[in-house]
Amino acid sequence: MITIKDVAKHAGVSVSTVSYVLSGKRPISTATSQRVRHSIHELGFHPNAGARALASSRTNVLALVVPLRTDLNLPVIMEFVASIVTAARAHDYHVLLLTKESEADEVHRVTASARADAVIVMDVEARDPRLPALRELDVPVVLIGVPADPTGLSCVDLDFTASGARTVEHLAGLGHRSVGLIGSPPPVYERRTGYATRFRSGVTKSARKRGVTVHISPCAPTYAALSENLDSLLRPELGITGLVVHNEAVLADVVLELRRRNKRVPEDISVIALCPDPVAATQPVPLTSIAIPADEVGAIAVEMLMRGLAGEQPAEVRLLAPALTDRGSTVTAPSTADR
Amino acid sequence: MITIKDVAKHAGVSVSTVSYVLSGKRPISTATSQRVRHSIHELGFHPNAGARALASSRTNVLALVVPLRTDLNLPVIMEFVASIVTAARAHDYHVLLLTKESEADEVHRVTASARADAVIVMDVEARDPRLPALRELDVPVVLIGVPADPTGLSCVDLDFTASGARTVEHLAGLGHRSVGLIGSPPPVYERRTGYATRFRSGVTKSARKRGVTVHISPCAPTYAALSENLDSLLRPELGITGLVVHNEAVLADVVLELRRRNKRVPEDISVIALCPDPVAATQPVPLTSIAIPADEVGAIAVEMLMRGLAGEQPAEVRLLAPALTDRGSTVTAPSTADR
DNA sequence: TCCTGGAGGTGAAACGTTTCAATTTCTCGG
DNA sequence: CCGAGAAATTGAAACGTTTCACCTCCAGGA
Repeated sequence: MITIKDVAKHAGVSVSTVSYVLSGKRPISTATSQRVRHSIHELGFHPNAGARALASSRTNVLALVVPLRTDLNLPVIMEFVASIVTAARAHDYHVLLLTKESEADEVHRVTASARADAVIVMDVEARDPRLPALRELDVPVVLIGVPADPTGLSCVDLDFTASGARTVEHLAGLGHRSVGLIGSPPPVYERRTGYATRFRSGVTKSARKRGVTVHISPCAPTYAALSENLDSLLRPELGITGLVVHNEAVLADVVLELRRRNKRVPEDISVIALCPDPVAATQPVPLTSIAIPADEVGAIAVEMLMRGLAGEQPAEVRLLAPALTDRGSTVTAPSTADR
Repeated sequence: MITIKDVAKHAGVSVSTVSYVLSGKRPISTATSQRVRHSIHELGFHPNAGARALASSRTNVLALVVPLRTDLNLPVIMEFVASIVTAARAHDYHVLLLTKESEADEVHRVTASARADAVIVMDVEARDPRLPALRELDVPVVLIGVPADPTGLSCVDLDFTASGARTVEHLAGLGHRSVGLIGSPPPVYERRTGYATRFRSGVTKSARKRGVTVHISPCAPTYAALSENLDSLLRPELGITGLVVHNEAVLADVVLELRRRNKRVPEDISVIALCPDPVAATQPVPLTSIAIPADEVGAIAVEMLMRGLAGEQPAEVRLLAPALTDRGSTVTAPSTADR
């Protein structure tokens, strides 16, 4: 194995000089610097991560707690993970994968043994039992999602309340007076995973303000459940002309089922979804949607951690403003006469 | 921070004794051992991972290369990842997440800098460009999936050839004489990702042997593509009475579409799938299927690595025999008269 | 009785970096 | 041409483990 000593010898400088060339923490003359870099390259030197961690008490690793329950919204999770890994790499950080299922103190062990410098936790619930333990950690922590009481913790997420409001405003602006919300599965509301509830409250609040009637219908992630939901939402007496879908698992089926029932999108019914852009764009009918900006969230989470590691970043809750993309699945509401 | 020295002092023994208690590499009297353990617990000692790695040249970390392309079969990937993390934890190993997208030499950097002791690579293609680099690594490597030329590399995967054959034999055994295969998306065959091709060849070979006609129809992961596929497969002149589905993205839609076309499963047409058990079981009609045994594959992969790290495990290709679960979606073929 | 060998324990030398403090080498104003 | 300070470089002390080599006991075979 080839060490920093070998490099120093090869370049005719001291070990510390090589170290400073690598870290840039001290000015080094360009001549020396080039000679050293050349030697590094020539010898194929890779600094030993363990030794580095020991000497500098920095591992350049961040721990990522991922919910690996398969029932969950995989594509979104994957996007988050991908964006986090990418953002981390951009800061020369690696990602250690922890699963939510491992015992609660796994995160503690990982930081206590100096395996990671910081922690990102995905899929936090409103009153997540891990919260107290996370507050105890002496490393920076960023949550993706916002718990009921975020004091002392940094969080980043889409602003679901604003997103809910935005969907209704969009439809109201097009003249829709009665809309349906196909929501997350009931257990998600019960777990009070925060985001589902917040989205819903954004929807209802905005509906009240705009004088729109809204029919809320949580929906299990199965074809049968969806079918029932639509049965009930499409009863003519409700006069629903617009549909808000916050349930990725059944999103594809919604479009299929509407078609099956001879409801054309958007001529007969407008549909707007909350989901990642790629998903909205690849539906049989491209859907107007509010994006779940996984990339941005991941990048921001990493950014916050880096600031936390550097100077002192006070705990902060960052809510991202919703961005609506019109893909033509929402149009002016059919006039009452048409119905 | 609390170190092994503190523990030693607290327990009234030497540092090396504490280390031996922890590692069990030397006999220690139960009295001493208990005293030390007690001190460890009392002080909340967690050995510093970096120092450990440096002294022992073991990181207790394995690198996992995951394809994070969202187009891919997410649930399966997630299951693999979950099972690998679990298996790794059982061996006191942690998992460092690398994405396939990062440059090819990322794996090399990670091992060269002693960040990981071993590597698992998921989603290897038949002639994967990373293969030569992987062979060069001086750490144990296990591939999930089997490339065209696996010499020098350990691999583990479901036996797709046998699986393909098994589906046909199952249907043939029930009297079906003409079956359709809804295959992976065309690009998957073109990339020659191995498994798709092997499954198909298992199907055709077995079909020939059993005198069954098989109509192969690769299918893009969209509703439209599936619809066309079924249009063509269900032409009455083909007389297809059984369907093999090796395409998870459209699996749900297959069942829906058959229903829409008034083909009952299994009365009018038998359906058998290749997919993870949970997926097969949660379809509108539970499907007879051959499982993709993610758990087992993950556990075996980790097992192989551990043996590689310990003594010398020669490179080995492990193909798992297919397990078929009958969930009632396949029945005796309707007699010719019925059609 | 002596010797052998294993069990139980210890001190100190690695392991490969970073970084502090000290030293040498420059640059430039007076 | 000197001296002061800045710039560049260096030596050596950490960092917290593991593990080798050594030491002391004590049991039991000859």
